[in-house]
Amino acid sequence: MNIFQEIQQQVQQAFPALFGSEVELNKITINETPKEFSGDITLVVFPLLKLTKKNPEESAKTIGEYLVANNKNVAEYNIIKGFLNLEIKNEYWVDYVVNGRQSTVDSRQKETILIEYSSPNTNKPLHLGHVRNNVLGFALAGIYKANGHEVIKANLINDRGIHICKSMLAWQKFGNGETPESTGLKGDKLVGKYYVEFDKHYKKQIEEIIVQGKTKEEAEKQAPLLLEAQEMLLKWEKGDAATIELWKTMNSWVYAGFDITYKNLGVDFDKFYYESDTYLLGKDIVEEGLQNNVFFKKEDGSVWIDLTADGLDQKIVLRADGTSVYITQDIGTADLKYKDFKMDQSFYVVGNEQDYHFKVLKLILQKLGKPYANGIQHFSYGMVDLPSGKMKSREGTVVDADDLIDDMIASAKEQTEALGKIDDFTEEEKTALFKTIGLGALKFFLLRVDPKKRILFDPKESIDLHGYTGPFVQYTYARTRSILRKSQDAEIKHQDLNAEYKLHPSELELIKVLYKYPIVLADSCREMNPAKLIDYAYEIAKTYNKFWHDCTILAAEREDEKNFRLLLTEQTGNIIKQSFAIVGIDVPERM
RNA sequence: GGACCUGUAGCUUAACUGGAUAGAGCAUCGCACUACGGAUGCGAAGGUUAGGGGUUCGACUCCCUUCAGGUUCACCA
Repeated sequence: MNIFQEIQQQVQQAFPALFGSEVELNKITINETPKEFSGDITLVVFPLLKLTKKNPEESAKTIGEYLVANNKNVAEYNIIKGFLNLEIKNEYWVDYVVNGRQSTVDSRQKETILIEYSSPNTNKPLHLGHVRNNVLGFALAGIYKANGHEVIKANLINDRGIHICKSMLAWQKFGNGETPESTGLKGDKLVGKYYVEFDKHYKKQIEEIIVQGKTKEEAEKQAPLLLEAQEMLLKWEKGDAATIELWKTMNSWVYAGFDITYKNLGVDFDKFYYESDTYLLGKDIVEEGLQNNVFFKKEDGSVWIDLTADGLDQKIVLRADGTSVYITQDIGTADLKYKDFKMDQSFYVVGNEQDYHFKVLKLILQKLGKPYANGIQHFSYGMVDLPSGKMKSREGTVVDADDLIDDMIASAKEQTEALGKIDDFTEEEKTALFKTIGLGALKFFLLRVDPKKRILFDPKESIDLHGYTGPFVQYTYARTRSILRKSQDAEIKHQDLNAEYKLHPSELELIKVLYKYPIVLADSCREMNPAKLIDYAYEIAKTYNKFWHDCTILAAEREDEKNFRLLLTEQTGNIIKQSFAIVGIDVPERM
């Protein structure tokens, strides 16, 4: 319980006695008071007027007087138009700091949640779009964990299919036996190189065929390279030993490459699913759906579902030859996940270009009456676009994940060394620090935007390290650590502090921000939005810096002042560290 | 063509889900420190919230409409 909820409930309980009618809790809107008005908490009375049967002023006055008389923490009130501003007693805030955090949020039931994210294809390296996915997925998992839920992080690796065969075929034809060892290339880069290579030759063949008088569509279907790739896929499906061998080898290169990128990004997984294991799943469920008349069979033998009543189209779920389509696999995998984990909710961190697909998937599972259907949620995020448009691996117009990470670390290094504050660091310490700062800047940059919105990334403009950024918050953390190191007393003397302590405005402002931490944490979970927590971390840093500027800490005039401010400093540092850790950003002791 | 998403200062963005004078950062201009970390703080300027209409005490937020951009509607994944 926190003071906002407390007052809200108190008003609800007193309402019948004050006004002679019941009121719903959500009608009582409680906000922070904007800075330009006096007070800490604001109750908006407009929505209550029909129930109070009085004008705004009188209604507010009645509630205000009731609270001052009956809530020991409310000092006074003022009314401006229909807004009742409540001032909380100094002691309440002081006590909050001195005796540790008390504000909590009455949370909903704890659940088991499976979060699938990352889910790469094994035919090319990761790019900036994947980085956004990984960073978002990891942060979302962290937020749910921090709110007490059980979280399983899953990665469904798309390790088979025609696109994989394209890389394999191109390597076979043009690779001259190259390996990561022989070339010094990272495994995923090497495989990606041949994916591009395939496309190059394929396009050439198409042109040649068009010259012979065929249409573009015909040419695309008839190009020998494509036919060969399709043949290879068939061989793979039949379990042809040589094909499987090549597939295993090249995938192992890719995994070695991914491991490095994942490690640099600091993301991890509890469970891996491989599409080569799951691509045949779902067929039995289609059969089940046919029995229940959820699906129907067309004359050619293909199986469909009619979703026109739900405003969507007809959707095929099984080809005439009995083979699966994408959604068949997803149905099967959803079922497998439930068998494995019996989760209450299942999130898919997947780009918004698949909005329609997931709408269909959920609807199908609902119509099949699956117990997990309602718990399925597509965590849909916007694409990362370049000024030139969409990133396309085949055309090489991508911002490579590893390159980007290297660039970020390099610019962190440059800026940090220019300031000359860490000349006594060992090389190892420096390397670690540059990584902390560089990745902090990158992750902050990707997380600060509402996930739903697309991000425009201009490679020519480097990601900022000043202002509303990760390093700004990290810097503030390092400041708090610096002060605490310098404070003579290893321990802060709580006994010097008492509720009579008179707060400086900047202290009060900081306390109110710290106080909100559990509320923000709960909000960012409820709204599934890591940006909330990022924005909050920035708010703490900014508020602390103002406090720092206005209030002398170590050289404070009185002992209780010094101790109180050290305590605030310590708590600020802790909350910055915690909130950043939740979304996967590190903080340095010095920078 | 149908469906969905987006549009806020020059740029990048926020606004507690309908609340007070739309809040930040970058860039621009001007201030502040012989102090504990200047990757700082304070201030100025910058807005018809794409346009129009509606709903009400009150609209960036909800409804209608127009415009602009994007995604999707594959027996690809």
